[in-house]
Amino acid sequence: MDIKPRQLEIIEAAGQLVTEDGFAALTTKRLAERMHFTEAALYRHFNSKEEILVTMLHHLASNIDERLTSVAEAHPEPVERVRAMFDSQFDYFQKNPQYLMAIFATGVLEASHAIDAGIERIVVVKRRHLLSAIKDGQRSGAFTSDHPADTLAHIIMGTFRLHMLQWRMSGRSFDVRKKGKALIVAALDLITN
Amino acid sequence: MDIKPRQLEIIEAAGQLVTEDGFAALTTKRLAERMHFTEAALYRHFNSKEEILVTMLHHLASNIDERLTSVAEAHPEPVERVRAMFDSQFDYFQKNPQYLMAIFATGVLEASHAIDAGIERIVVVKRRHLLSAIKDGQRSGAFTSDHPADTLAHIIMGTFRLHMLQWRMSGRSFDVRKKGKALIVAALDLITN
DNA sequence: ACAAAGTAAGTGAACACTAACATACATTTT
DNA sequence: AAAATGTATGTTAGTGTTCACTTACTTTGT
Repeated sequence: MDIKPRQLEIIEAAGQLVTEDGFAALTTKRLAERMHFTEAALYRHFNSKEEILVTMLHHLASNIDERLTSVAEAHPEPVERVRAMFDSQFDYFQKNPQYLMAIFATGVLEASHAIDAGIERIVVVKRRHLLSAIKDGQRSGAFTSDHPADTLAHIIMGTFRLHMLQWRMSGRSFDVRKKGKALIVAALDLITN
Repeated sequence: MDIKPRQLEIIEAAGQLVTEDGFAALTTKRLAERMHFTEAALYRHFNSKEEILVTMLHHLASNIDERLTSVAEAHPEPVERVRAMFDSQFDYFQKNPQYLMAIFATGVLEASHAIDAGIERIVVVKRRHLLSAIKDGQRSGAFTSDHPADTLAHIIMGTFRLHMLQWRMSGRSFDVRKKGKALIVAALDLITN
């Protein structure tokens, strides 16, 4: 599934609308306005509104997977790897805040099964990378083995997600990277031997 | 702001619809159907759809505040108090899953300022109780003082929220209380001296 | 008799989406 | 070199459906 340049522009505009004003703000009318063309032109690039969202989520999942894979390769040491993974995430969302919606869309939306599946896929990708790093860290003795890797991963992910939520709710008014790094360092400190 | 019995029935039905099928499923038509009366009858009890949601959030915030206050009074010891607070939360949402929406609504909705404010109020109430318990625990030496109370509260809240999200996404297919207790115990263990 | 709580039948606005047609530009045919 | 054709990408002007909400009237219980 390759995404054409014009499609990417539309996807980014759609993400902007959702991130700025909520999901209800993503209408074909407003999306067309933001693209400076008519509603009908949208349908030259996508078959439906749903397809726009599904394509966005697919694009985002692939992007995150690639990025986390390359970060993992660059940082063999588990504690440092987790730190670098989240740093990469903060950096990405700072530069592409329009994709923040994908983090929070879960749980309330249920607009369609395809959209739910797209959101789920992003969660799964992230958990896979994090869990792998934590298991490595437990084997090497860097992380505590007092609790299952699942549990540690859950605590770290929960910390990350709440941080992103607070950033979004504050109108992205603080330095997500700086504050996020501090939080992840604190959480890592708690689970480090 | 007192809520009449019939209003409470409507609020609960509205919460059910959102929790079952997402926010888009909350329409006046479907809500009236669930109440076994017509759309017009809704407007005998509320002035608008927004008012239904705002009243629900207000009700929920008051409820949570009362409950956490009484739990806090019953458990003077900080570690045990935090444990009991979350146990009370798990119990409540197990019995009233229709209010799960209020946990996840944040961040994507932005349907109106009044609704956002209602959601924010719930978050604030919870944080106030948790932060107070953690500060007590730091003073008594039960919790680590290696990190600020804010940070510890953030990690616990994030863990809780992600747990509730997973419960909801799984279709509430596991015992939220049992698994939740285990998670909170693990998180508390990490921040305990 | 009166107020509370219901109904039937609608309102205009907003929604996602479509049909028919226009333009720009690259490629192919003559 | 000029004309014809094809394809991508737009426009205008709609479609039917669903939305939250309203008006006028009716029933029910005290």
